[in-house]
Amino acid sequence: MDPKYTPQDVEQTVQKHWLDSNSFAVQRDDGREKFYCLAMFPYPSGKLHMGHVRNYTIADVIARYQRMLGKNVLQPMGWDAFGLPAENAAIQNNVPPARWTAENIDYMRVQLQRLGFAYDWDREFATCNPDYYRWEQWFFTRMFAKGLAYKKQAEVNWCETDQTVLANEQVVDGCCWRCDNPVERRNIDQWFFKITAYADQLLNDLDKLDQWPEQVRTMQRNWIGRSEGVDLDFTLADGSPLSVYTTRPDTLMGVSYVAVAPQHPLARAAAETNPELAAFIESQSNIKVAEAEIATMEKLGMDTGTTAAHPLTGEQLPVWVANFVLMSYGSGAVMSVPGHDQRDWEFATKYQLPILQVVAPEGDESCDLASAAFTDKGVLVNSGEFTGLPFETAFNAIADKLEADNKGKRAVNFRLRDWGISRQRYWGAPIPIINCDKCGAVPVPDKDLPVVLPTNVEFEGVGSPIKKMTEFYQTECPSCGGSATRETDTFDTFMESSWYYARYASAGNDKAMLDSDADYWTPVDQYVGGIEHAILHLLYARFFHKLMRDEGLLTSDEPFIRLLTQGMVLKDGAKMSKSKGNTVDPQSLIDRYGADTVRLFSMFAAPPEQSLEWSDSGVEGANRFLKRLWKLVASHLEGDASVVLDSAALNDAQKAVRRKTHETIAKVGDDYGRRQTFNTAIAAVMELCNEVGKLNTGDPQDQAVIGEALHAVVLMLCPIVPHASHYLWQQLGGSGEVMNALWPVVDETALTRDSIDIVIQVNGKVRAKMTVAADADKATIESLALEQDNVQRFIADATVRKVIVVPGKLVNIVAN
RNA sequence: GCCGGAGUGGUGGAAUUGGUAGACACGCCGGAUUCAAAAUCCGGUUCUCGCAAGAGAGUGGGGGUUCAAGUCCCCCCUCCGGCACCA
Repeated sequence: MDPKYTPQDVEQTVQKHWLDSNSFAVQRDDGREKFYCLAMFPYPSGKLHMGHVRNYTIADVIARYQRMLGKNVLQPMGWDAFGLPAENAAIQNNVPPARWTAENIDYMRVQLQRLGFAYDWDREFATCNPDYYRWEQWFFTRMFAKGLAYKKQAEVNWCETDQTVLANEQVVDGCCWRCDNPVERRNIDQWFFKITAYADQLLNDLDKLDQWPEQVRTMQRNWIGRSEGVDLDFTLADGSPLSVYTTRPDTLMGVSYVAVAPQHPLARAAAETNPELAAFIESQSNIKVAEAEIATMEKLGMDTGTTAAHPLTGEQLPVWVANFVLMSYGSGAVMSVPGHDQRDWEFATKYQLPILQVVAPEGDESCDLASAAFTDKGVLVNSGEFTGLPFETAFNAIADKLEADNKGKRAVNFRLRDWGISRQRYWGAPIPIINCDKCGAVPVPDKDLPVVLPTNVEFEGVGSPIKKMTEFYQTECPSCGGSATRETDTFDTFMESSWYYARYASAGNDKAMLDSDADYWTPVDQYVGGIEHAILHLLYARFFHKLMRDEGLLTSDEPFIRLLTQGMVLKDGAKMSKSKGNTVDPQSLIDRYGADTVRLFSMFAAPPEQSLEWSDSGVEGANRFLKRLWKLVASHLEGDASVVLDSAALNDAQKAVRRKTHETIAKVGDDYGRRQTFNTAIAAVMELCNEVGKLNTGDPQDQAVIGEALHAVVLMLCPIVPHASHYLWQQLGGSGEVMNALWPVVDETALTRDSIDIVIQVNGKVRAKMTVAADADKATIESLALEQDNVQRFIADATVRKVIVVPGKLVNIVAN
């Protein structure tokens, strides 16, 4: 064997072999445990970046490891091909989005293959293909029939100059990114999925996801935001109710005003006779449609001049318009309790509205409403008949009273809003609806699906070209046959990514969205993707899975059993992204060092869930390790291959290496399988290699011990550096291909030790170390510890109060 | 602003259940090899004091619990992700 490591030759040969023999294509096999491993599919933006490399390497390591455990492993790959960047590229480079996308896919597919990922390429698809999105359109019409898809007005960012809707990303400092004119909010008709109908399930089923990171479950829980409170009505001058929702009915007697959103009907009505208020409301429309914008802007408000009667006291309270009240949450109106809500307190302080105390702290706690609101739960004061009640009792008493008076009722509320799936953009799947003046919104019949997105378009950049294409939108109503117009909005691209994992299992089926293979392969056993998808994508996919289940397409409740959220790849402290121009091109690294080095480095540099600050140094080190391993194997192969391991005849040094080998097998298996910390797995293999390299006792058994270790090393590294492992396995005379080999078995007898190193502390500080027999009892360890010279020095002038012995680890002597 | 994370040597990180802080690498320093360099190999490398043995300090900052805290609790700071039309 050539001791020189030449990755390009090795990798090319192995990759050709994998592609030619379709090595990773899999079929349903009821005789073996299945394992579905999936990494979030890429948006075909041009070329792979380091985030992709990291993401796909993590998944590939897991897939290959599971394969070594003997499972039937599916790992597919495809393209999340619709989206805004294709339109931007079309404007910039004057190339149609479809062509730009197809070319990117072709380039990136080659890059993925060059990284040696174990994909079943037979199942590949791109979501911009009508064969894919026709089923999404079909599914939408099913949801329409069930009333789970519906139309309502919703706000968008609108640029009057360009006459187009803008994505949040396209609004920079409140202005259009292209023409720099101020953006305004505008209400337009849009389609929604009723995700709120599944809010309870989406929340409760989080408890089943015990193999998801707790942080993701917490984020989803907070996003869904279930709260228990009361819907209650204030009464307007004309006797009509002004409805608000509160989670703190116990503070009801402390309400000093009511605040409504600028878009609230009451605000609009008041503005008709009040030009100043109209101007204020108008001024509040120049804020981008994003919660972060609304939450960080200066809190402003204006009195409408109208009043509303308190539901219990009848007191007339002023009604204000406040820009921080969200029309989309609750009823778009809130009761304000400045004494016990910090935001209300700030608003009241600013506009000199009364601040009343109705809750007092329990116990010794103090509160000063002159400096801040008191927001803890406590005992009611100044609350008439409710004074003296603690929170829980007060909540119920007031809720009961409101219900008895027909002024309100207990209600569960969710922060979660219905999912807006309309986009006023070109590069997406057309929404399969025909608008008829007589029949209203009529779904496109199954026989007319798919509604194909025209790809031969002139792309000017302002507005969607299909909105001007009469040949696209002029049609007949499927219901009455009259002339009608097609919906020209397209689906949110989250639609495609919400069910693709299931389609891989039934890829190529042109008769159905999913078939029984989808139920065989799903749920996905291991899902891997960026932490930035912790809420939206993962929540939508969970929702879609339940929709598909309820449509009878699948039987499981959740799409992803285990989730690994990889951290960002950062450079110069920022997420690597094209828009920031701080990307590192993995291709140059692959060309220089080979795919295995790039894979090894990206797994070694940081644990997968942590963000990884990119640095060019370190890649060299990964490459150096592979070179050393190459030499280690080559020099081993120069020795006598006929020596058979005789574990009973080993000297101490050989025993130590053999113990290390089996300890490492156990650790690396645990790191791959349970912990998913690939960096520590690699470090452990490196340690083993360092010890193997030093073993030289002159005894013939050295050769056998090293041989066993190197076999194990190659097997253990196979998931991470599959090309090098493939070659080294052949050289070592391993049977079959290493990718089909089974994970090495730990020899428990190799793990035994005669003696153990123990640390001795005095008052928690390490003062000595000693070696004791492995079977030494506590008393022996304690007395040996007390005899140590340096321990004596520290306890000579003191009294030993206590001795704590942690078997196998340490002794702590407490003395003073 | 709200929700969720992270912070450990010069750098990336390790310490898995509260039990030796700094594994494994990178970098740097010294040495071998070389005409020389690259590559490779050997040794050293948290900081301070010390020839050494050893001692003191030390995991963003401040407090606390414990025989023992990077790890648990409270407060604070900084950075990162998400906030519903970027994907």
